[in-house]
Amino acid sequence: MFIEMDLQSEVPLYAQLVDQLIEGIASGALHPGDPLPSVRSLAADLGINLHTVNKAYTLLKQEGFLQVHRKQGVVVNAEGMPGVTEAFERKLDAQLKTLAAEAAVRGLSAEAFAEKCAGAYRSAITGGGESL
Amino acid sequence: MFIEMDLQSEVPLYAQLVDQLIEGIASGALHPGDPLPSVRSLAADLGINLHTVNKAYTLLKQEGFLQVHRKQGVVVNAEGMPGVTEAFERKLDAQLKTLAAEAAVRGLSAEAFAEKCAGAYRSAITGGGESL
Amino acid sequence: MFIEMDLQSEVPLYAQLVDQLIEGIASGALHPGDPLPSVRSLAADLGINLHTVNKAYTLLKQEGFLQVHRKQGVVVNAEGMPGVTEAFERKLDAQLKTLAAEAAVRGLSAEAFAEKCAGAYRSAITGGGESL
Amino acid sequence: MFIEMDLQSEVPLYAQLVDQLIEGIASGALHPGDPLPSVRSLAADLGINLHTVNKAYTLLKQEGFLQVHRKQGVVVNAEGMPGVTEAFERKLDAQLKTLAAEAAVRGLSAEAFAEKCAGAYRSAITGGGESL
DNA sequence: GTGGTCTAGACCACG
DNA sequence: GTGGTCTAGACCACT
Repeated sequence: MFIEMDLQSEVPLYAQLVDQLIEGIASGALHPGDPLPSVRSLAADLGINLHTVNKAYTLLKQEGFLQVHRKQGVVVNAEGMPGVTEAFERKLDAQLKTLAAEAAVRGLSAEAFAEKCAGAYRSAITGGGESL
Repeated sequence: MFIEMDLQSEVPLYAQLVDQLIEGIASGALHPGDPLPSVRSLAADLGINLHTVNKAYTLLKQEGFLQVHRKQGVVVNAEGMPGVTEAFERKLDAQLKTLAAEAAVRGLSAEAFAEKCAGAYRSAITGGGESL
Repeated sequence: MFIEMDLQSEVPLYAQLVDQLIEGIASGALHPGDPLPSVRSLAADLGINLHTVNKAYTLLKQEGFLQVHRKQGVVVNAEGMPGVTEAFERKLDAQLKTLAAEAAVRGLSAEAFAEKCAGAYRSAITGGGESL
Repeated sequence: MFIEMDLQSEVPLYAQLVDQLIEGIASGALHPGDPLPSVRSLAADLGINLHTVNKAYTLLKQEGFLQVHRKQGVVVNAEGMPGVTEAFERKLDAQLKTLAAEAAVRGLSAEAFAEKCAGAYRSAITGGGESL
């Protein structure tokens, strides 16, 4: 399994799991229709509580990334991913602005910042950690 | 003052304050050496608790954005801003990767994402909300 | 057969089956005395478990919508449908109130809600999906 | 408090709470901006676990009915209620169709059904139990 | 004291 | 065995 939890991180475990599952879909490691591990087995694998996994799955279901299939359990939404919602756009803009401001203050040029962003996108869709 | 608190946001008040002060520096609204309002007066202006303002100032001092001046109180660090630290780079990479992954999954192209990023940087250094 | 199961729905399969059989009777696709497929064949047709079909049939028999005929197996109750029981009235009132409250809060007018309801009734007795 | 839990009901406790809070808003017992009891106190009042209350609040926050205000705790969304979303329309249509079909089969006329619906709406916006 | 998070253990409906 | 629900008790960040 390509998922790793950082117990020291200030990011909640369920949020880490949400992020990594989305990265898994972005990188092509998970395709629409693919089944995910059951909450119990994934919790056991990761060494965390099943409710924590459940919370991550529930959030992703509500956002439309996952579905509960009555026979196959939890699967990646087979009808495709949710589009760019207004809420996501707001979140993206707000976080990018905050990051960009700190980057600018610290002396990172517009070009360097743009390259960081491009690298992050490339890294996300290839699943690699390189070019970061 | 150009600072506004969003009491409904999920971002803690002290973090909002930190972000907005950094954005103020990035946009040129605040220059190195500029004095900041006292903890008391800013807290009163924003209608928030003393402790909250204090926590934001303390964090910014630790990071090197602010310093304590004998007579002027808290000022923007006159000796310049901290550079790109390893910790900042890690934070930037991690957050960008997470954002890029969700953007990609939602169907935002690499070009559209890059344009968002460039717009955020532009917006940060001009202080405008435009082109976001 | 006009029945379709939605494996992604949050409604249990047996409940979906119950609902669709009642809708079949309402629309006139099934008449009193009409034979239903055997548990085995229907389960095979729908690709679901025997137990699931059995549970739906059992519930409908208990409510009086179906009966067991010596030679034809399970048939739509030839002696007519059950009337408006107290239990049904309670269920109807409770669910309508909940739906109406959310509709009202979301800004749906009394007239628009009434039209929705009338459309649903029309749709139910004609078997169409129109005007919904 | 006007909220009552039915421990015998097949409807989950958190869902009962969600429904009753929406009914409270519909009836005018709760206005936009009004503060709600803390999860702890409401749980104590209702004799249920605070996580159950928390789940209801969280759902209502995600739907846009409630907000977390950093000073006042949980409040009814002061910027107004969410509108008629596609998801709500689907839910409404599906549930109304199922109810209408059973009502029709049981011999309830279109007029009687319409009157039930109108009564439910009236009851929801007045907060009364009458005319149901 | 507030909401948010995590863990733990249990029961149930479903298939 | 699956997800869903409920309870219980604990810690933490925030204000």
